[in-house]
Amino acid sequence: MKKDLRIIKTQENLRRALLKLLKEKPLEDISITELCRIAKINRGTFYLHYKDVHGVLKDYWETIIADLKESYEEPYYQTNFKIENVQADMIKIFHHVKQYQDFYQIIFSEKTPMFYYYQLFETVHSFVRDSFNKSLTDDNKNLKVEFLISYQTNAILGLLLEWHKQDYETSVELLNEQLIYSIRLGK
Amino acid sequence: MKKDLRIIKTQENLRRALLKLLKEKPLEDISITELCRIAKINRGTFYLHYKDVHGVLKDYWETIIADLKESYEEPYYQTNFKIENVQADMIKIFHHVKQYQDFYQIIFSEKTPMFYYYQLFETVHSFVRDSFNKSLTDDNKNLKVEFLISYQTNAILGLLLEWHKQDYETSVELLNEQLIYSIRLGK
DNA sequence: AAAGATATTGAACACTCGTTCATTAATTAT
DNA sequence: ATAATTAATGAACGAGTGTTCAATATCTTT
Repeated sequence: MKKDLRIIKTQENLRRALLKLLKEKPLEDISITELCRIAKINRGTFYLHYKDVHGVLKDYWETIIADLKESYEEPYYQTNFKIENVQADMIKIFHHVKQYQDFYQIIFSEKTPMFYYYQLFETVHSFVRDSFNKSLTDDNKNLKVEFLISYQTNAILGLLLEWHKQDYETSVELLNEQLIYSIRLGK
Repeated sequence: MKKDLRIIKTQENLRRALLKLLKEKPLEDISITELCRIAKINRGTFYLHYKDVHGVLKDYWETIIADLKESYEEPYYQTNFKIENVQADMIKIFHHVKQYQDFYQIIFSEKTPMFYYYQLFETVHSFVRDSFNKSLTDDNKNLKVEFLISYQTNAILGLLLEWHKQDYETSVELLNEQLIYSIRLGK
């Protein structure tokens, strides 16, 4: 029981149209009517799938988050130093954001709802937790670990927002250095 | 040269109407037309002052931020321990958010634009910087201080978002304890 | 290949939006 | 108090919104 081809076609057309329009104008200026005109679908059909223009973006967002989770699973260079171990995986996040920079420029802009921030937070949070579980010995763990995890997640998200403000000029490597410095503080 | 009374009256009516409507329904469901009907002002007049419903909220937001800055200026209990010194002022933030809980519930909700978060960040950031300047001796300062300040700001904002998610159930005191614990990490 | 299921279409509806403009009303300055 | 200034009003506009419904087109199942 797979999805109806017509649905897939409609959604693909809408996503394509949105990405095309986003190169011309900000999200707020894109009307449903215009989006449907470009996508060559009826406006009524739009409402069968989405509530508003953001709905189409959220769909795309899900694939991006899925891609982030996937790239986290992949192996990456690991040093022997404990602190770096905990944090080595996090550079993947920076590479991911850099890769989808055009998208994150929208996600982090002032007019965009907090929704995306929260979802990214949850994702990064699960990464940090995972890293902790990998590198902590049992006697190393304590009740405050949960708290540390959140703390570090906030540090990462904060770095990303700062990066956004600087228009993604800092290199991924420097960003990662800053993060490692943060983590050393929170050792 | 003060502001025309009619302008003040119009803006007050709009703010009052918005606060009234916000008790009934979420911000997204409030149309300009309805807001004007409640405020008993012409819809055309609305556009002389604001661009959208969020504009009215932003106006109110400015007074709230001003109030936060004011309460930061007021004296507060100071301990003799350095770490607590740096952080003692920050409990004011928690009290402030608790005081305007109804408002922050909106500010931090998924559908609200990042705008408010960024402004709050800047404000808290200036507080943290100020605290550092107060409590750090000159030889204590180094190039990484700026970085520490941002780091701690992120910790505070992260705590606030966490607080929001838990519907502001945690007490201000416990929240402050958690913050002090964070800061001790980042000593 | 035909039948059944379901997605898309187009048209229509009342409504909101953002803007304009001449008219009226309220406020400020003289 | 009067004149000058400026804000608010009401009406109208073209466009977008969100929804409905019967008719049509497309896909899936047998």
